[in-house]
Amino acid sequence: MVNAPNFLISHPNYFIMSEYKPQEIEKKWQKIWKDNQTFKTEFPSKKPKYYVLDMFPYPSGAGLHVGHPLGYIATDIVARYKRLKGYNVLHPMGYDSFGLPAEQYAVQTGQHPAITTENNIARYHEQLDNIGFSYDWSREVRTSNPDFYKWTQWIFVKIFNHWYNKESDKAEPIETLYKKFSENGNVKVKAVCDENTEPFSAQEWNAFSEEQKHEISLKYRLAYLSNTFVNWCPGLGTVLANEEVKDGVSERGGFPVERKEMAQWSMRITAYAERLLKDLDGLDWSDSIKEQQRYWIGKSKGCMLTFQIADLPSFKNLEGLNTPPLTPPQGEGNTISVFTTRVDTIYGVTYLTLAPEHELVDKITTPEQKAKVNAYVHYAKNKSELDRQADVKTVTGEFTGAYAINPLNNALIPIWIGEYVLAGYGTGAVMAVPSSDTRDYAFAKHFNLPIINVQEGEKTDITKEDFDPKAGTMINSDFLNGMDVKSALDAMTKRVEELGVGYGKVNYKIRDSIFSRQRYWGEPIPVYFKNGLPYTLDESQLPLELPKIDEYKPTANGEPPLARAKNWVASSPPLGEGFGEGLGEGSNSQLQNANLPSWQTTDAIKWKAIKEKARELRKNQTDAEQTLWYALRGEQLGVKFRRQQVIDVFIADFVNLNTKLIIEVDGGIHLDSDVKKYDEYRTEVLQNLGYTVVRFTNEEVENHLDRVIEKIRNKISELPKLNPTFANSQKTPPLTNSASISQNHLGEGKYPLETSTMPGWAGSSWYFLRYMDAKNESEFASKDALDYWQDVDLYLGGSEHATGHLLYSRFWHKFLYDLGYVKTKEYAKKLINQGMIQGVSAFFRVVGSGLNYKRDINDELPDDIDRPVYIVSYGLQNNEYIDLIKQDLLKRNPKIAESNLEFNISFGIHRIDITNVDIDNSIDINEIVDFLERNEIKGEKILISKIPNRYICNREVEKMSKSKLNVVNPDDVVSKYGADTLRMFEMFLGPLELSKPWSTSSISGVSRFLRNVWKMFYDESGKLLLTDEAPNDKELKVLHKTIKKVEEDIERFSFNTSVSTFMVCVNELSDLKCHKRTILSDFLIILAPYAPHIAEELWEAMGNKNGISYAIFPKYDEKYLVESSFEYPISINGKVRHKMNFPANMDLKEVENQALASAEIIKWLEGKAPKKVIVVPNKIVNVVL
RNA sequence: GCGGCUGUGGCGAAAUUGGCAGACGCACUAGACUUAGGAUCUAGCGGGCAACCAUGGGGGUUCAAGUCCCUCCAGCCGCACCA
Repeated sequence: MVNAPNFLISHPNYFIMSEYKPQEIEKKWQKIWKDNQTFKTEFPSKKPKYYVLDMFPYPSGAGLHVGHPLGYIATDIVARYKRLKGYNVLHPMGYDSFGLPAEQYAVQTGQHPAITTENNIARYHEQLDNIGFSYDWSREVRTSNPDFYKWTQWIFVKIFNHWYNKESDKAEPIETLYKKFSENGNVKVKAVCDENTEPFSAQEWNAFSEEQKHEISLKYRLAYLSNTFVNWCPGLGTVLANEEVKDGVSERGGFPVERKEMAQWSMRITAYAERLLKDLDGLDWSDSIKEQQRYWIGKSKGCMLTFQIADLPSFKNLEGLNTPPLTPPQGEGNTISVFTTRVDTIYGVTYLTLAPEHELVDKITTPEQKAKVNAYVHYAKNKSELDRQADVKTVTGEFTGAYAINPLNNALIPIWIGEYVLAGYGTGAVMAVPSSDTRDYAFAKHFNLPIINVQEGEKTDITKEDFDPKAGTMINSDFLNGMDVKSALDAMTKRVEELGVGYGKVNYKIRDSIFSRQRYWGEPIPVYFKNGLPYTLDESQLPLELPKIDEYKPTANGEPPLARAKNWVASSPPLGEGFGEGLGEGSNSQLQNANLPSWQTTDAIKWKAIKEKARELRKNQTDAEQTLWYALRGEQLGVKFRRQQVIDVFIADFVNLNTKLIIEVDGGIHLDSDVKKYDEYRTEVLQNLGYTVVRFTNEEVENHLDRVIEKIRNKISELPKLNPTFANSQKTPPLTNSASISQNHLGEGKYPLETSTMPGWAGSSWYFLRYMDAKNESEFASKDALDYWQDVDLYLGGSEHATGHLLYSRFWHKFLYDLGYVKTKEYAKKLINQGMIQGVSAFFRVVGSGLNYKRDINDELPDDIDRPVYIVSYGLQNNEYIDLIKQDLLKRNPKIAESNLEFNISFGIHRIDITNVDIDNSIDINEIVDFLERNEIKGEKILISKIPNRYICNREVEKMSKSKLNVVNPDDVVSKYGADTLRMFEMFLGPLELSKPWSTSSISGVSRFLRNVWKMFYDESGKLLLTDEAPNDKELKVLHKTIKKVEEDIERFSFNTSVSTFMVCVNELSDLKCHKRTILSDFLIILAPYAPHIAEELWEAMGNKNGISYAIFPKYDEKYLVESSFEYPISINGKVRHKMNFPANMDLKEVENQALASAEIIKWLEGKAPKKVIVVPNKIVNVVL
C-alpha cells in the first residue's frame, strides 16, 4: 500500500490514513499493551479492588470458536470499565490444564500429555490475544504446573488432617479430636464421621496403638480412604463422580458406567451440607444454579423412626392387620429404622418396604418366602443402573413374610421389599403410606395392600390429578385428628420423641465426593502407605511431582498408570505423626483393604464372589457355549480348555492356559456399540495380561462350527506353549497386592505412594485464590493479598458446572475459611452464566439413490436407467423441480413413457461446511460436487436452482460443534472485520445469559458503526476533523445521555443495549456534524471498554500521550439531560390520539385544561364530559370517557 | 413427573420503577452515485384499503399491562422412584 499509483489516489480504498484498518491498529495496540504491561495489576494499592474472573478454561485441542469468548468479552468490558472508574482491577486468566483429552491422546500416541497441553495452551493464548483482552498475564496459572499443584496438594494435606466438629460447626485439626478421645472416648464427640463407627471409651482409646488410633481417625478425617460403591467406567478406566455420570453413561465419551466397590479417596463434603445450603441465600447467583445446588444437597427435615420386628412364631396365627399384639415382642436388635418426612401419617402406614439390598432382608425373611425373596433380590441386584432408571413405572416387589409393629398403635404391618426403595438414601427403608404417597399407592394397588386414609378435604384424594400430599386435615389418626399437616407433623414428632421410638432428624441427599481417579494426568495424591495405612507427606516434601512413565495406560494388572513409575515411593516419612512401633493387627478393621493403594479392587471376598459367579455361569450355559464346549472337549486340539475361568476381574468363556488363548462367545447382543466398546476394553486388558482373545458370535458357533474349530486350531498352532507352572498360578487371585510389588524396589525406610491422582475439579476448587498472589513460593497466597482481594466480584461462566466445580469450590473455600486463611465465607459474590452461541448449520439435498420412479406401484424401473444425481436447491416449490426432473429423465430415457411414470421422491440430506456458504445461504455448486465426490456418491450431478451455479442451502440452528460443520472461528472474524467488531458484535447479539445463534450477516452493522466512529474523526482525505469549539446543548445532551445509559448498562451487565446506545449516539452526533474535541474525547473513553483498539488509536490521534486504558470515565451531568418541554401523548381511554408540547414544569391542572381544550381532543370527546383525567408529569395524559 | 429459564416483526432484539410497543441492527424494497458493487448515501419497512388489530393462548386487576395476578400451551436446560 505504500506507493499507490497516482491515478488510484482518488479511489477511496487507497486512502491509507482515512480508512479504518482494524487489522493494523489492533496489532499495534496489542503490542503496546504487552510491551508496557498496561494491564499488570498493582499490588499493594490504595485503590478499591475489583476482581473479575472468567471460569477456568480447559485448553482443548479444537481451539476457540466464537461461543467461547462471549463471556471473556463481557468480563473484559467490565474490567476495562472498572479501571476507568478508578478501581484496581484483578482480571486474570489461566488454564485448568489437567484433564482427560490430553491423557487419552497420550494413551493413543505415547506423547506426554504435558506436550499436548503446552501446544493447546499456546494456541489458546494466541487466540485470546487476538481479541485484545486486558488480562494480567503475569498472574497466569496452570493446574498442571508443580508450583501450582504443590498448593493443591497442600490443601489436600490440610483437609486430610482436619475433622468436622459439629459443636463449633467448623473444621478443626485432628489433634483436637485425639485430645477429645483421650479425655472422653468418642461417644460424646459431635463429629461428622462414618456411619459404622464403633464406640470406645477414653481408656480404650488410650490403650490403642498409634496405628490403631490413626486407623480410627480415618473415619473422621475430611479426606479419607474407604471402600465405597463407585461409578466405575471401564471404558475410561477410572471412577467418576456422581455428576460426571449422565443417564448411566460417562459424561465424557458416553461409556457405560457400573457400580463397583473399590477403595477410594473421598472428601467429606457432607459435613458442609448445611452451610453450603444456607449460604446460597446470600449469593447473587442465578436462581437456576442455586436451585440445582439446593436440590443436589437435598435437605429434608423428617423423623427417624424405629419399628420393632414382630416375633413371628408368636404371631403366626395373626393374619389380620391392626390386630394389637398381646405382648409387644422385644426382639434384640430386631428393629428397622425408617426415615420419613411425614411422620404425621404414621396411622396410615400399612406396610414397610425395604430396599432389596437392605441388610435385614436375609434375617427377617420367613422360610416360606425365602425362595421368592431370594429370586427377587437376585433380580434387583443384577439390574443395571441404566435399566433401573429406564423403567421406573413398573412396580415390583416381594413380601418377606415378616411383620413389624407400628410404634403408635401396635398394629401389625407386613414388611415388603421393593426396588423403588433406594439403598443409598435415608436408611434404605420406608414406612409406606399409600394414602399420602403416590409411589406407596402404586405399590399398594399393585399388590393389593390395604390403604388407610389419614387426610381429608380438598386435594387429598391420591387418585385425583390435583392431589396435594400436604393438603387437608388429619383423620383416622387418634390425637392428630382435625389438625392440618403442619401442626400434625410437629405434634407427632414430639410424641415419638416422648415415646422414645423416634426423633426429629435432618437428612441430606448429598454424598461424600469420590476424590481419586485411576489416571495419570492429574495431581498426585500426596499420600504414602505404611503398614497399609495412609499418611500424608510433610509439607516440606511438596510438590509430589508426577513421575515419568513409559506408557499412560493402566498396568497389565489394571493398576493406575502411576504404578508404572519406577521408585514411586516416599523417602523416610515425616516424624511425629502416627508412627508408633506397634503393628496393630486391626483384626476388625474395615480398612484391611487399605493395605492396598486405592485402585485395588480384588480382595478375597471379591475374588470369591467372582468365582461364584463363574460357577453359576458354568451351570447356565447358552446353547452356543454348550455346543462349543463339547467340540473343544471332543476335538483333538492337543490342548485342554477350561470354561468360565476367572482371569483378573473377568470371566472368560473358554481358556487354554498353556497358550493363553481365550475364546469368547457373544450372544449377538454385542452389536450394541457400548457393549462393543466395553468388549474392546476387556480384550485390551486381557491382552495386556498376555492373553490372546478370539471372539465368535453364537451364529458362527451354531452354524459353522467346523470353521470355528479350524480357526481355533490355527490360533493354537501359532501361539507358543507355556510351561504348566503358569497355568497353575492362575489358581490364586491374579491381582497382586501392588503395595507388595512396590515394596520390591523400596529402600529401607521407604514407603509406597498412592497411585491414583486427583480429579479434574481439585485445581479449579481454589485457583481463584492463587491469582491473588500467583507467584508466591512460600504460601498459596499471602495474607496481605488475600485480605485485600477478598473474593471475586464478578464470576462468569457456563451453567454446566452447577453441581460440580461451583459446589466443590464453595466447599474448599469454606474449609479454608474455617482454618482462617480466607476471610470470606463465599468466594464469588456475583455469578453470571453466559448463554451459548449456537451454530447455524447448512444442509443440501440430492435426489439420487433415494429416487424412485414407478410405472405402477409394484414395478420399479430397471437399474440401467440413466439416472443422474439431482441437487435440488431449497427455495424451489415441489412442482418446479419435479417437472424439471421429469423432463430431464424422459429426455435421457426415451423408452419411458410419461404416462406411466410415477414419482415418489425421497431426498438424501447432507450437511455442508458453513465456511463457504454465503450470506444469502447460497454456495458454489462445486463445493457440493466436491463433497459428493469425496463421499463416493457417483453419477452425473445436475444442479436444479434459480441462480446459475449456486445452490441455496437450508439452515438450521444447532449447537456449535466441529461434527456439525457449523463452527465459526473467531480468528477468521478478527481477520475479516477486526477484534473490536467481534467484541461489539458478540455483545450486540443479545442478552448475555441467553443462547442465541451466530449470525454472520448482521455483523456488518457493527462493522459499519465502527467505521462511522472513525469518520467522526477523519474525513475522506485522511484529515483530522477535530475542532476546539465549545459544545452546544444538543451535543452535550447526546453525550451525557449516552454516558448515563452506558454506565447503567454495564452495572447491570446489559451489554447488548449499550452497543445500541453507542450506535444511537454516533448517529445523532453525525447528524449534528459534531467533531468537537470535548465531546468526542469523552465518547472515546466510554467506548474504550467495548472497542479498545479503535479507542486507543483515535485517542492517540487526538494528541493524548497516555493511553486510554487508565483515563477517567466521564461523569454524566443531569443538568444536560433536563428538557425544557415535554411532548405529552394525549390518550383517550388508554389509546393515544394526539400529542401536545408543554413546558416540562407546567402545572398539571394547566396541562389537563389545555389538553381538553385542544380541537383534536374535543373532537374525540364528542361533547361528553370526561369522567376522569389522569396527568402523569412528563409521561402521559389519559382522558377517561 | 419435578424444578429453573424463555416465548415481542422475516431475523437478532429494545422497552430498567405499569405510562406513546417494536429503539438499535440485519434482511428486504425503491432511488442516487458508479465502468462495476456483496462499497457508500437517501427514503421506506409489524399486519390491515380503512376503522382498527398486534408482545405464545385464554381470563383478571388497573384510567393505563409486553411488564402485575390466575390458568393453559410451546421451546430450552437441569434433576429424576429422595421416603
